[in-house]
Amino acid sequence: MANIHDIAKASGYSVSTVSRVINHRKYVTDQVRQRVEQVMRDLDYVPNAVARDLSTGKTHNIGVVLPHSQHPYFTQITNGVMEAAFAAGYRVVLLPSKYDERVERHYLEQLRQRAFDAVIFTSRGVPLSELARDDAHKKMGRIVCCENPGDLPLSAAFTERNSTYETAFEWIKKRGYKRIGMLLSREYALSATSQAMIEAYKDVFHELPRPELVRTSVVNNQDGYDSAQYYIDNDLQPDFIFGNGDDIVANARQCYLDHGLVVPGLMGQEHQLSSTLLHIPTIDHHFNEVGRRAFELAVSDHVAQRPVASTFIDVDE
Amino acid sequence: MANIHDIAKASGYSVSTVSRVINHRKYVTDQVRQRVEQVMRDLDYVPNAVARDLSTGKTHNIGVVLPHSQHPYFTQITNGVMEAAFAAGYRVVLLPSKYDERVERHYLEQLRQRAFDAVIFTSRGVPLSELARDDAHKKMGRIVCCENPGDLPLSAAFTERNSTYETAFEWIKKRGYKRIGMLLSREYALSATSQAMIEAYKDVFHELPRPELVRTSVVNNQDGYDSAQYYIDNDLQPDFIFGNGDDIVANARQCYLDHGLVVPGLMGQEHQLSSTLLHIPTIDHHFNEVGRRAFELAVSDHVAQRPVASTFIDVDE
DNA sequence: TTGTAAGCGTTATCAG
DNA sequence: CTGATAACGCTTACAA
Repeated sequence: MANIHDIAKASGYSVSTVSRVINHRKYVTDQVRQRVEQVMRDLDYVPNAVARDLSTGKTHNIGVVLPHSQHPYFTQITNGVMEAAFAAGYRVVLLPSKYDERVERHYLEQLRQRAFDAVIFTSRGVPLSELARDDAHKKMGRIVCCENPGDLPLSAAFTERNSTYETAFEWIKKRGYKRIGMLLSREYALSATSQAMIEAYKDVFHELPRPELVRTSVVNNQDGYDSAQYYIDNDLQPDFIFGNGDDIVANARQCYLDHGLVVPGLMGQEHQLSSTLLHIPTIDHHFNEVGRRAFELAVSDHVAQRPVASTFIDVDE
Repeated sequence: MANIHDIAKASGYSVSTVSRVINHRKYVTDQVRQRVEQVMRDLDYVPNAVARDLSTGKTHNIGVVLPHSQHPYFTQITNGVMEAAFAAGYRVVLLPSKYDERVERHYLEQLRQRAFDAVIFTSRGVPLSELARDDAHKKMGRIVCCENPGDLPLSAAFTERNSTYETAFEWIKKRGYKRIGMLLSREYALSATSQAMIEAYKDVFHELPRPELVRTSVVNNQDGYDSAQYYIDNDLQPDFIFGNGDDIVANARQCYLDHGLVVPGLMGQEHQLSSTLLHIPTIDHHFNEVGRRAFELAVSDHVAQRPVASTFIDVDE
């Protein structure tokens, strides 16, 4: 494979001139440019991307850490990042983590090695303080997380859920529901989302949700079905189910239908197709937008926070 | 940021020795290794990944070209590639294309520039012959496609659908269905999948499918619902619907239910949760496995084909 | 076991 | 407008 020196030699010009031609710089006569381009074509030359990256100190790669790849939360954020990255001439590198902290630290290490210009944590196992600390050192590229980092000096793009959750619970309360089943992804202690949901519940109902009606580790559609099965088997009879995804709620509903039971009131999240089809209210967290914002922060020089307001979507009466 | 020379200087050893320590090579005294590692820690040194890539001529990056990111076909293949890549110490770079041939060629160009070690086309707009030609040149990394390339010298991992489709249509025929609605992603001319479905239909029924019952451009759940709506609005009354995805078929079913009409026989694809819940037969194309195989080919020196048998999944009677 | 020096292929600085 | 030459940071023959 020909390199820039071969082109210089064959064209009779210097490597600097060839480099200028490659990068469409000014200060090259049209004559010279034509000639050099001709030689590049003749020798079937293409510049080496890695050498450029080394020389410029940029890779144009953005790593996206993904605990898993099924939940719409992750796919939507990833899509948002990808769209913004594509538009800006950057690439997205997938970094599966399964919440394994050693793997996450491995990616931080790769960031320090300049394998990427930045890393976006869609979620994480390592403490936020650790991410903030490493970023502060500035020996590595930028780190962006997708949750509210509070006072930590850490870039973040995330949905502002609290007020929307309150709106949602007001909606539920107004309609007289009392026994609210809640389907959560992760435990209260581990998840900012779960915390936000439960805090909003407390603010609206002035009490804690009934522990027996709160299901955690509800991640996929089957879990949604199983949650309903659990309510039925244990005769818990929630009169309303607020789930962490439209499809999950839809599958819970299916369970009631399969048993010939009356379906409780329902509310989903994510604004998937099923909420529209079933005419149930939902919450759109605009994760796509979160992804776009996360990318902007990833390529920005400043540490900043970008909250994205989520939207409560009522049913058409 | 310290580099390998700084470490050499500070430790009193040469860069080659430092390099040996970094790469855990033999032929370094434990004493020396200890000392060098101490200095690396002291100076907070990490080797530069890009410099290594340039020196070794490998990036450990595998590009995956994705026309779009919603359909389970693409997400499953991508997941398969990602799992295999992770296990082998490679990274997956997302390359969105929207079937735009200029964008696809841009990625081929980046491959030639050695931005990736290989590129996997989950689907493509450019002719296969073009991919085969470029790969043959060997001036670039490997190219892998995810469909049967026939006689072309091109690496490929793909599902062997034909015999499974025949099994599926035999199943349908045996149960006496006559008016078969088919939901396809892309037109016959453009899609190997659509062709395989229709060929299998011909082989089993000894006639072409009724054109008015064949719907194309059915990609998402809403399209599934709309297809049923189309059948209803035009009074076409298929007695069976064979769709290109379980969820899509489930949404078609929902349309019939919403209209209070009797639901035709149903068969899905992809083996998603909905087929299990609705007790309808489906086909598992094992796209995850296709992704894994595609990765293996991407890092292999040889051009090879890896067909993956798809599976017809009957309902539990 | 350790060191020297030549790559790897660009970009960037500074003269001319 | 063009050209030397020094980075960029590491790997790897080849010597010693």
